[in-house]
Amino acid sequence: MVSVASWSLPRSRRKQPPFYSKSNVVQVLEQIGVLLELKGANPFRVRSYQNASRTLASLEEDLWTVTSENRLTEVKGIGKGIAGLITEALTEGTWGEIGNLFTEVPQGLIQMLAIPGLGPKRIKQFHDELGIESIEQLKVAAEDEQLRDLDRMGSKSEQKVLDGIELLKRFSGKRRLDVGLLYGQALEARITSMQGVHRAQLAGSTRRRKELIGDLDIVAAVNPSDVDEVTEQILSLSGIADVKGAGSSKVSIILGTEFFDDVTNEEQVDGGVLEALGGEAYEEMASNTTIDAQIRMVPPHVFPYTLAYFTGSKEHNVRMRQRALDRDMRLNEFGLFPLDAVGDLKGLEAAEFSLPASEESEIYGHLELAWVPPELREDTGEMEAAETDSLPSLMEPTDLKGAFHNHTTASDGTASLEQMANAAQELGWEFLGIADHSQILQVASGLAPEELIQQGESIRALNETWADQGTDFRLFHGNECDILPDGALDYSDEIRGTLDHVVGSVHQLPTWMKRDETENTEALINAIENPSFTFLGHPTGRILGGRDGFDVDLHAVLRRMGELNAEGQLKVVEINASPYRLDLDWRYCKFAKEQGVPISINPDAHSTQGLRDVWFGAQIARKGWLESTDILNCRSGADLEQLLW
DNA sequence: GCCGTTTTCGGCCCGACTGTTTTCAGTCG
Repeated sequence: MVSVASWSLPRSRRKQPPFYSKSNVVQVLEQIGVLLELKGANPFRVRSYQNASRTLASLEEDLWTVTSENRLTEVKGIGKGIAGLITEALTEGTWGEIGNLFTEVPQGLIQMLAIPGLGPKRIKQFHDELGIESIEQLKVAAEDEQLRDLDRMGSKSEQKVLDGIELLKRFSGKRRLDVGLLYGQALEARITSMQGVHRAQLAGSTRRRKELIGDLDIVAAVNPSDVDEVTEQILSLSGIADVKGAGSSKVSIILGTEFFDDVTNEEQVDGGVLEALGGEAYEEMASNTTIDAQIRMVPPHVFPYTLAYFTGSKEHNVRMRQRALDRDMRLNEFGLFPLDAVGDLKGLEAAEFSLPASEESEIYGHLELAWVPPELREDTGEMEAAETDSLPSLMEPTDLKGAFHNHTTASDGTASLEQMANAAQELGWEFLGIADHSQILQVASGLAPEELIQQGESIRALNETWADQGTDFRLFHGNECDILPDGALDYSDEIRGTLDHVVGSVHQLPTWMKRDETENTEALINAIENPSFTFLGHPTGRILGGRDGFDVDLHAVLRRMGELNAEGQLKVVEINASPYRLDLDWRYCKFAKEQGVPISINPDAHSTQGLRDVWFGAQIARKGWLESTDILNCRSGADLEQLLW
């Protein structure tokens, strides 16, 4: 994702090679792509930089190793040119000729890209012909009616620019998955119940369970003769803040918070989401949110193709299309067509020549692939797995039997030990891990050593009671121990030794944000190697839509954790299930699993309601290819007693 | 800029919608 704040080349914090980290390089390549677009470069050249950035981001090997061994061009998507650039950056600390782009292209042009409806071509046109370099100047020019005289511009386009600027102020950036699901599932339910709609389903990044969503895509099966009527019903939904467009196959709207004024409850929205969200999300939404939604209408027999197409991802679709082409077929949102049968027919007119499909699985079947769960459609190996029928059997939220990282009133939670334990039992769980904050975190009322000891005694007493009653439930006494900047853990070894588990977490973010990747990675590995350390809590400290996490080589960290597990120690990485965090990122889950690192889905609950956040963690675990056997908290309470007591 | 059992040039996924045009360019997904 490209951030729009302000762009400059990263400054190296090092005195010797490698001068930059992988995340530096990933970001620079991505930004070069955008800058080239704004200069009007060949679009395929632009894409090369973006592809290279993306491939590099998921490169598991150490970038500096690959670079110094001259193996960069072996990476698919990196050729002589970009390999040369990366090599120069890492060994010399400079970014060659192309680095000049960062000073040549005015920052304002980059910010204009965020205006809906404006792309690089128009922005370049405004800049070249009117000298416009900022959103403010663009606004003035539009108000002065200067834009309408440009080539292929007119008064409507000019107004669209003004609307776009206004929209940008109101609607900035991406929404979290929880918000997207709440709106998306409610919209899906309302459209499904409309007259003339055979079926409707939420597609897009929400269906793929991305942690952040741009807008909502709904695909609806509607007979052509009913399209006008359905369009009318959609446009008369309450809570529509604006209508962006309405054609014969697509309606584009902006939903405001009023959309929820008459969504009364569960029947409209997936119970899992609603339960997981509780009241807080509603409160937050009331204050800020709008969200774009597109509804695509297609005849019922085309529906599965359109659903698959608009579920994406773009990268997954490209692979699917290529696979069709390899079999002399064309795949698009209307069907799968043998090239010789369909001729020059386009769009819906070609649909009758399509191979039939009543469900998505048949499309994959036509291409000799197993059906790929939407969460996995990111072109991160799912095509190869679908080809060999080796897709994972993904875990389900209901597989969870407890969670390890939860707070009580002893630190900054709102529920007592007993209340949290009751809530866990009501969820049908067999255990609950308590991990209040450690003493150094005074802002969150971290526990003094004697308070921690006392908490342990209370927990043991409760456990005895349940054991006496024959209740299959127990509390594990842990602590969310601060990882200090040098990798030391809060409390003494002796105090930590009394605990069932230690969740090591970084909270002093400013210090870690200031340092480079190498230092942070070393400190984190230091902490993990501490014998009392068991869980790595929210590994990067990111807040979705709020702040990025600190730079760290998570592949290296997970590799080290894998080694320690191989030696018989228990080192677990957390998927922090709060929809504000979802950290560990799903992109690292498969790697963690391959390294033999157990994963724990932890709600980081600060209330009884917060326990339900595990639902979101489970979505991310699924997206990360995880099966229930990969998840520590899918094991039974009795098993875990053996492991932790 | 990358890639190659159609390899060193000529492709690179593809269609809808909008607003500008009178056949198409730009944007989006």
